[in-house]
Amino acid sequence: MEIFIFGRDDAADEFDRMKGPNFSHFPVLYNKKGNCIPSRAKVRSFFFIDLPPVLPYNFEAMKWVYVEDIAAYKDKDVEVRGWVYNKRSSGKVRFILVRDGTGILQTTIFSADESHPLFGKFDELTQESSLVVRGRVREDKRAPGGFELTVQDIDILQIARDYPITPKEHTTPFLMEHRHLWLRSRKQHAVLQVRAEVIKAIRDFFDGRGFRLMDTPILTPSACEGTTTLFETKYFDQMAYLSQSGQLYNEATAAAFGKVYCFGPTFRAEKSKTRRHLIEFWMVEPEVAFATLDDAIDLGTDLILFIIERVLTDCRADLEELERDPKLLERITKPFPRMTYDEAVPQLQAKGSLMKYGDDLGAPEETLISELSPNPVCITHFPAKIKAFYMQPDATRPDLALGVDFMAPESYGEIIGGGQRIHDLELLEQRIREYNLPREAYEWYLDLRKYGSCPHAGFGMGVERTVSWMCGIKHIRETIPFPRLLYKIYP
RNA sequence: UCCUCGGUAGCUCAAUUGGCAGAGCGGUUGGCUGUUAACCAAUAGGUUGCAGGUUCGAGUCCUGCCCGAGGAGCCA
Repeated sequence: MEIFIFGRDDAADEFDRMKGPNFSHFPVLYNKKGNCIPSRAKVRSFFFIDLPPVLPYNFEAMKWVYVEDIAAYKDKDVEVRGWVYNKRSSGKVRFILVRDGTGILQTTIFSADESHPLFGKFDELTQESSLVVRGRVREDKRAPGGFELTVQDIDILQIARDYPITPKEHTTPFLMEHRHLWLRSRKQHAVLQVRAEVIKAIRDFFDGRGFRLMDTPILTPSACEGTTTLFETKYFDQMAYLSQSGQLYNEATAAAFGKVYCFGPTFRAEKSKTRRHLIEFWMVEPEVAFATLDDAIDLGTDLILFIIERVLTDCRADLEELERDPKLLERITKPFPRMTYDEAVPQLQAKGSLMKYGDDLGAPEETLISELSPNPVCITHFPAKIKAFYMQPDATRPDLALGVDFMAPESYGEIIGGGQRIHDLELLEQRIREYNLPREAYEWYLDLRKYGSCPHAGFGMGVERTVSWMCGIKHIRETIPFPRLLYKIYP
């Protein structure tokens, strides 16, 4: 071991002048305790040692920064904590791509000395090993993202063995079996970043308009709408069902707070197996007292535009990662085209649909509708028979319900469904009889029509379908961290 | 639940008319002074989803089952 003592601050420059077969181009310096110190830090004296001791992990050594903030630390010495995304080598240069959850940073180790201790660490590292890297942030056009880190020191926290997801191709079933690890990959990361932003936008939209968040129960004593199949569970000595909608409870909270929304998971035990369905999905449901169908359509329109604007401004990099053309979202403007069911059916039949009047719109119809406009299309005034029992009938055509479905562009299907609710007590009682629903379970719901009943409206928006549309993702299962699919509940 | 397609190395896929089980990636070893899913060379790696049948011989043909994918119905 040789000891060099310098009385100046520019010790690293001195090292550069001493370049030779036994020295690295970027000197790695250690203090007397064996801790790494920045090569251009102000030092009064230091050791140079050929093989460094195993370094204690020292969180105080340098400033811990996240990759997304790296540009602010140009020419500074920093610490990055993360995982090995990939590594490459070419002769005397080694590259480690370090992923820290906020981004991926290229780090470089450069030395003429093959026995350089950092090369040994490099060789040891495997994909997804956890590590702490310290070094100097440099601007370099060759680096992805424009910045890279010249490594001065590496602490390996754990070597990952046989990480199943390689940088090459995999099939979706395989990746879904490894969903807990798949989340680390770039595309999945981008989709879930958009999801988080969509959820934030939804909450900001409603909170900013004076809506109150009202959490509705997940365990419910009976079906909300009585249409779809519910998950059953035991509730002590009686049966309970997982919520398929918070809407009925929302009508109660709307009468207490005026404007409300609930936002939570919903559960459908339908044996649906399509790219648009999840068994467990998240839905936001606003409800407004004294509002009509038109008010609900206006609210849904503004909500969609708010989400799009937020995604376009805050998720640019994610859309780019997903190769999503932002123009398809930028061109969305209000008002959205509106069409009644009566108007839609002949048009759809003319375009080749086999549906009959009175049928609900199926997947082929949703695609045909989405071809009508670059905007979402609002279909209203459905036959009451194919809609939920609480739908308010049209004043002049009682066989039609004042409901609305928002059909997203690009065949993303129905992202919003809602409308005006029945506020007349007698009519609601009649509907409950017609739909063979147990009246005793709905006594509280009928109370809302006894004590200060008023017209009111609302809708439900599916978060995952909205995220699919924003991202241009084909299958809804990638828009939630851990999708629950038909018969599949792992991981 | 129904219709269609599929299951071969850790992963992605080949395998002619039924005739020796193959490649790329990943792993390992070596090489390369700026790589962008780096590249080059070498090397290890197999109960062909399971059970049965036909045949001299089955990844390949037949029967049953299991698992997966896409679509339909239902919905957000």
